[in-house]
Amino acid sequence: MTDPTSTFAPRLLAWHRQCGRHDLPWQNTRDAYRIWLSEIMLQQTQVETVIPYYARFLAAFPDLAALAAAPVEAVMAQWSGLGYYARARNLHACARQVMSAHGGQFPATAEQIAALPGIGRSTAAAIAAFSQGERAAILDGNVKRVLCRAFGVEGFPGSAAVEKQLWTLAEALLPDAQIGDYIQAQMDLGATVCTRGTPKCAACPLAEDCVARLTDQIPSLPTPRPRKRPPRRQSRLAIIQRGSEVLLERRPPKGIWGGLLVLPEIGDATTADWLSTLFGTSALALSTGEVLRHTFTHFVLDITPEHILLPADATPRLADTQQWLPLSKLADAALPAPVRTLLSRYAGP
DNA sequence: AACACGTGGTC
DNA sequence: TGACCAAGTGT
Repeated sequence: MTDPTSTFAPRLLAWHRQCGRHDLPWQNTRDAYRIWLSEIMLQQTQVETVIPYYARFLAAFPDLAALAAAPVEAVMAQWSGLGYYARARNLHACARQVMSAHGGQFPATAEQIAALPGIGRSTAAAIAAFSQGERAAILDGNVKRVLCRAFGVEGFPGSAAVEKQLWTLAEALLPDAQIGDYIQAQMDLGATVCTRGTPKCAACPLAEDCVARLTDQIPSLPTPRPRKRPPRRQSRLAIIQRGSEVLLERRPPKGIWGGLLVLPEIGDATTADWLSTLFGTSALALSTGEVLRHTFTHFVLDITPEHILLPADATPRLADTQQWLPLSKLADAALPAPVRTLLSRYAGP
């Protein structure tokens, strides 16, 4: 039998020429800006989800200088709905840093790239490989799954010990040339053949000596994350409408939905008490809407919306973080997904 | 080292 | 409904 380590890259490259993805919107370019943007959007996010966001983002911010010059609120608005909003904040900070510290030119080496905000070891390697052809290994979810199965690596791949082992393996498997194609091949194989649920082993170039397949461990590799049941939380959110405007407040930069516009939260008070404390004005509490369950990675949030109509001439004093937003501007606002859902469901003429 | 950080999709 | 998690990084 041939040595699986030395034949790994050649097999992947040959497979990629025939069966890889070659026409994704961020491929066929060496423009570091476009490659970087795609890599950040694709962190923990699937290709199909990213495609429309990528097109819209590029239309709004065609190059790095345009992104750096934009207010962060505009960047958050473009990211609205994509999740993990620290990515957008870091993206903006990174653009400004490249302008100020690198003369507007994306740094060339993976090591320099990894020093920028929002870019870790794997993303830096991908950017350097695709834009410069640098010989650097990546280790994302796809690569971890392929390596764990092909080489029979046991243990949760996110744990420090297993991850260290996988980085070493990934480095050792790196071919001498065609690094960009090789990296793309790894990700394509993981995304289209060596999938989580039912891998298409008949179409896999590594099947011949895949340890998981040969030892019947496909269902158990990679080892799943040890998980606790996520806690349940609940929150009452106020949809306060005044004519064709709705009241929103800006979240602080850190924490959940950082930098986004959200609906004010009603604490434990009754809605009437909360309103009179806040506005000292009489308002018409319309109704309590249907509970909306929103599932995060680490907790589940049950949201009870309270729809409240304020008189059109009411001018309550707002907190610094609060603002009235015309309903006509919702489409371009930096809203998290459930807030967008609630507003489309309840706020209206 | 362990946890925070979104959303949408599959089974 | 619930479990699982996708082109991970920051703290």
